Amino acid sequence: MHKVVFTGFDSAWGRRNKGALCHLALRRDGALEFVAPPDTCGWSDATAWARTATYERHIVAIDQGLVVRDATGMRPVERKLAKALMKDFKCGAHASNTSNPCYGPAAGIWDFVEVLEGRGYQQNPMAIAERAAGSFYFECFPHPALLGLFDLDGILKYKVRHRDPFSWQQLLELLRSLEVREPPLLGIGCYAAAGLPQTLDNENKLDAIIAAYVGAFWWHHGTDRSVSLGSLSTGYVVTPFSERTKAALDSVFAPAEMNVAGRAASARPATTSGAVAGPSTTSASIGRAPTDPVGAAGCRQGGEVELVCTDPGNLQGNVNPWMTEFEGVSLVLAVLDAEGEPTIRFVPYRRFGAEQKGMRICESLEDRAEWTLLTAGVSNKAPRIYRARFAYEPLCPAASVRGTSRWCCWCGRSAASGVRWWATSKPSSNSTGSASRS
DNA sequence: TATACCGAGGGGATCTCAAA
DNA sequence: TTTGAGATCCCCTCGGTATA
Repeated sequence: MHKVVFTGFDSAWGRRNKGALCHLALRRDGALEFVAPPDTCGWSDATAWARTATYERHIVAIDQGLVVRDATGMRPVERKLAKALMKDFKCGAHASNTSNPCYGPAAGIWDFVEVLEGRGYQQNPMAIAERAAGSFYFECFPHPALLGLFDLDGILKYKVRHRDPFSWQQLLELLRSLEVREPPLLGIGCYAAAGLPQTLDNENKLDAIIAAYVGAFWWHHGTDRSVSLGSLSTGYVVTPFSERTKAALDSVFAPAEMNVAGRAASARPATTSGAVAGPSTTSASIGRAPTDPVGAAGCRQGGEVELVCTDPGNLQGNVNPWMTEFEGVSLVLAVLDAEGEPTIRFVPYRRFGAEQKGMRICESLEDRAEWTLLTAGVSNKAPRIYRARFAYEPLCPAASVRGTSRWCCWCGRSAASGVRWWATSKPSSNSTGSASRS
């Protein structure tokens, strides 16, 4: 068991993108070592990890705002950080507000924070600087951290989207220099090797390493080399500083806005749709209509909706906001204003269905033929709109046993589940058969 | 004073390509 | 042939700064 473990989490903010986790352990000789290679992860992976982490003393540094209260605009700490560092260092901060889905009621960050809180982790940045006993988490930003750690003249444009290979190599070189800094980070040469490809995946992993090191740096040097800026009630950021960045920060932040002791309280914003906020709130449950019935056999019927078709192979939630579930169920549509009122089944993507908010047409030849007919010539720029009714059904057990979302048949659950409104347009002899639609 | 550009980050559309 | 992951491009928000 390691004495202290520092975890960096580059959350990638949204539900769609993947982030990365990195764990560094403090050795008896004061050096840091990697517990495991930095790893790509989504929100569900990160939250699952948070549920099972078993370190005696644990510091989690998160590259995302954790205290976000306002519906619009920047938080005070972001505005002041940009004011202090933009002019000389070209370093700004992304506006965090609850209008952004990254901080909305269904945002993954709240699930993650609620799991940490539930396991006794405290959001108390100064307790880390004072090396208090217990486990803690806090918010950090990589760009101001790099300015402070390496006394840079300006931010490094190492992000993949900048396509700046020079800055990327510069970052790798700086990170490798951590091997001889205080505290030394052993083994960094393996994960920041010269020539490491500049990809989004590697970028996330490096951000996670930076966040983990910021946590270790905060714990090791305390307020001598890092500072907690802002307010525990409106938002704060912990960042290492150089002499130059400290002078710039001092010119904007009042002494009362630095190193404020106490616990910050993250709060999931209330949803307007009546969903209950809390640890069990998931992306699938958010936005479900209050009157949406759930059948005794697991089938859930929806009402009449506008069906927007943009793709001959898939159905997209971004243009069909009534779609709320993308995993673990199939979606059955009855197209009311198409000839013969055809019914069509959609099944989840094998991966990333929730992130992409989409489902694909099932493998039944009949469903494919009907969907192809309905969507002939459509595209995102030329969508076609129908009236339809929908229902969610549990996936066929045979399909789930195989661990895929491959829809194999009408398995009989349909008739038992009470979804009968399409029965007239499907041959009844096939509706309970197992192979006739495969 | 108005405009353009900077930084942070996001998402959607489109394309390519490997795998099934 | 189809699927879906990944890359790329473009445009979005928001506040600060430089320049015309």
